[in-house]
Amino acid sequence: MTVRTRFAPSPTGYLHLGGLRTALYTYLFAKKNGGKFILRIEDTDQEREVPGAVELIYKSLREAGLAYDEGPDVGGDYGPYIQTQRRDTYLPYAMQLVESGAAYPCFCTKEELQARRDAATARGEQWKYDKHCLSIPKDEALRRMQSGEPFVIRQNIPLTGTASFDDALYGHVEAPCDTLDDNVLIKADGLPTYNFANVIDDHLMGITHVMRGTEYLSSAPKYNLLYEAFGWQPPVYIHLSPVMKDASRKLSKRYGDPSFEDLLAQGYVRDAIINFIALLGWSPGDEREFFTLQELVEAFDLKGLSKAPAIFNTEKLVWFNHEYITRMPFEDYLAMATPWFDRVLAGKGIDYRRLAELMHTRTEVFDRVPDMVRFLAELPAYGAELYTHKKMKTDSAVALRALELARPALAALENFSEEAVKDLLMTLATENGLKTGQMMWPVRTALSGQASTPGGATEIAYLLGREESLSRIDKGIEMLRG
RNA sequence: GGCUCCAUGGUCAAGCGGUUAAGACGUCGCCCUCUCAAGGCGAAAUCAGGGGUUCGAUUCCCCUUGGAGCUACCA
Repeated sequence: MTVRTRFAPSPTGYLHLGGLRTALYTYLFAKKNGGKFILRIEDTDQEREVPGAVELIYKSLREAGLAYDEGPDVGGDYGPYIQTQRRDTYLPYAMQLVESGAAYPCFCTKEELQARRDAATARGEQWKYDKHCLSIPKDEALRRMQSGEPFVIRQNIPLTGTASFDDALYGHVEAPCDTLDDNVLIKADGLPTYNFANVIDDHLMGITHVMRGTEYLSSAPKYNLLYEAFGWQPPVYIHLSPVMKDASRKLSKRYGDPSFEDLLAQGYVRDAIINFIALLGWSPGDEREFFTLQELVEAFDLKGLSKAPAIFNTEKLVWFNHEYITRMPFEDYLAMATPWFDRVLAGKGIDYRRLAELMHTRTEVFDRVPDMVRFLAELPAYGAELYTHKKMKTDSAVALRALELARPALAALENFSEEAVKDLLMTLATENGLKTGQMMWPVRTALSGQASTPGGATEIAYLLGREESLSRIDKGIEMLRG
């Protein structure tokens, strides 16, 4: 039996990180087992559908590198892969259940139900559909359906006994039937609910393993009742614990939590996100932590899945991102960093190649780059206290002396190269009884106006060029004299 | 409220009856150093609580507590 898995998102917005992780695990499991990974769009709730969301899902999956073997935009033998395009396939199956008694038509309106529900909660009682329409004789019900009266079809859950299913991760899960409601299978608009569509489509599409969030864990026993009523073999279920923002909140856009697209836009690299997400709720069992997608495919094993929710920790993502950036070839880094340099340095004539060399190991997330290099475009306002640094053994007096020595020497320097500047400053320091830091700290401070910079005095002097460097040193001397 | 599920440091986690309870991020020291990074070395920090079972529980069972999910003509 070839393994077939599916990722089945609803087109209600961007692909959030929990969804991305589900897609990733689903993909990994299929590929690990030489199977097929399928994309199915679950758009049966027309009201919640967000325009463009389907395209966004395609885009995100493509960017994540999770290529699906079958899906709406790639085709396949089990299509269509969008549920609204399959709308006619569901009712006959539902009628089959009505015939066997596992389901029944219901003519109660939403308003009536809401009123009864409200009344029940007002009395402090539990509301559950009372099988009111189950008592309607079948021929009468059929007549009313054919006459055009609005109806839904409900699952007829037994009043006694238990319903259960087996999960590859959570084991045997069972629930008392009397706590289960007669869910709607087919809505008044003719479309199926998730409760029905997932069963029909998973079966029709030959899905062998269903991986999805734990929000379906407690309703899975009901789905199994459906499989039994049809006489179908249920798939292997693997429910996945959620990705959390903190101990009690799920990751969600509503609270400003980033989507996959957001992270990419912020300057996180794709492979770092995937690597990090993979390890959020899954462990390879050994101490490896760097994985390419292909390595994940090889290492993936259901045994490593965690049953407890995992908190999305940005610190670690940042670390992964920094590692991936540091390890990427320099030319790739330069290409990726250039647009970020441009945001603040465009037209300034800065040597991007040299700047990129300095920034390569210092870049954690690309969106932090502009702030790190902005001082090259314009000298920030700073105070004289910056010249005092205990460890460097400098204070205003030492700094002034260092700058006054450096200024004419730099002005007279023949070739204003980084190496030449360095040699000059070093010898200038020793000749005048200054420690290296006592020369370098003041110069770097004057050039940058910052306590820390990517690169030291000599690198910055080179990037700035002679004219700008001298001008900034003059400002420093002026400040220290004043 | 009912039902279902979960529980090892701040975070991700290994462990699957006997261990000095791995490792990583983060944090804090020290080294290196023209700042900051990077790099090297080191440190602190975890089995939610209570009962069992057992010669022996982080590990198995029960309860409590805490958290999550479901309880829609949403998925």
